[in-house]
Amino acid sequence: MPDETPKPYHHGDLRAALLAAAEAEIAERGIEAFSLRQVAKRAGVSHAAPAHHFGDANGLLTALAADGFRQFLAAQAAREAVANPDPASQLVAAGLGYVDFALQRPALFRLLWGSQRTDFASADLGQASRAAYQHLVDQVTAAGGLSVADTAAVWAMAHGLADLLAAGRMRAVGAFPPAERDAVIAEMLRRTLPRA
Amino acid sequence: MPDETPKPYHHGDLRAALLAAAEAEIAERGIEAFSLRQVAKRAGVSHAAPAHHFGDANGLLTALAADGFRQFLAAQAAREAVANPDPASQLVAAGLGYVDFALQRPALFRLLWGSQRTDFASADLGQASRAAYQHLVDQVTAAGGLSVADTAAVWAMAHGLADLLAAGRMRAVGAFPPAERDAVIAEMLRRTLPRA
DNA sequence: CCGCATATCCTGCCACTGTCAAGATCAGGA
DNA sequence: TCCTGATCTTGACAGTGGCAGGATATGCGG
Repeated sequence: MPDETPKPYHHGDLRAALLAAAEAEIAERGIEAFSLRQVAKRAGVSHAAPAHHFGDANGLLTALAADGFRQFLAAQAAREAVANPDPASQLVAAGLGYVDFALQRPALFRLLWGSQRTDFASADLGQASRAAYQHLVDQVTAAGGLSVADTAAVWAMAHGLADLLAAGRMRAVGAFPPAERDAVIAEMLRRTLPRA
Repeated sequence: MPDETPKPYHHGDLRAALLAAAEAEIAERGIEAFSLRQVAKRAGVSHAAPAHHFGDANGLLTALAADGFRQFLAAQAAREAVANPDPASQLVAAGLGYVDFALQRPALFRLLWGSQRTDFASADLGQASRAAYQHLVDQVTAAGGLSVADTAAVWAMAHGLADLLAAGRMRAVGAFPPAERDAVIAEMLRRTLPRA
């Protein structure tokens, strides 16, 4: 057995490995216990290796958040793809995707919406987060006849549900089996829209 | 001038002073940059002094969160006191108080709802947080004829608005002058209730 | 194939942090 | 008065983020 290159000096794709390690870390230990050295250890690399790719710890979290926003949008798109094409159904579907993401990756969701260590002035994260917001605006525009308050209402309802469920603080709804939960949430989202 | 006791060995009410210093710290620097030593320094006390009153750093944050939940309830009560006595108006008033608190003390709000460093198994915080939840249940009960989903809907709407506004991510609503903002938010809250 | 500029990663160091142990100081009662 | 307990300080330790400087690999021009 010719010692299968136990530790190559160059990792290959350390950047991606560090992002994956960072997400695993915040999922296991929480964002507030996030440690750059722990991430490096998990990726099997020295404690200063992340600096080259991300600058500092906040840089890593910012990059992770940018990826997170893209996956956040993908979760909404996945729901929209299987929903009725009418604007109201699409808006509700986006809300369900919003909640899906929060339930499936709560730590990442908290990083996106609840952390102060991400730099939204960064080009990458700024663009990714603006794209997420723009998607909401586009949907509301497509729906037609919706005011600023209407937009805010759907958003707030989806966000409130997502945040409370991700934190495990709304067990009355979180305890429902997925199918029923979807129905309940969809009903709440529809309620925020102006009465037809 | 007889040197007005520059540094008495015993502080007098160090516990309260540390809580105030801690809130000031998280307001200025954010929860994720919270430092026990910095809090001690701000209170003019040695770095190990907080340990005696709170055990560890999370203990301090837990105590701060317990106080926070009581003030959170007080903010809702303040709105209810000046609102119409009918159950629906009282529920909307509580929602407005929910948002008030988030806007006036965003850092504390984030500690209550977005931090993982608070110990809800603690007697103090457990009781305080349960009282806040119980208040919601009581109001919904008083309103009568409301389902689990109805309860969740008002809560989620209030929470979503509060969280997004506290984080400064919903400028379209946050930019309104207070009076108009209240009207817009009240309308959104009312919309979550079953149509009369 | 060689040489070298550059990207990538490591080691060593510093200031800072949370926590613990041990000591100093104070308050109040026997 | 003494002394017991509560309160606060000092000093130490491991762990952390960030920086400086060094080591190693990669790819390109010759």
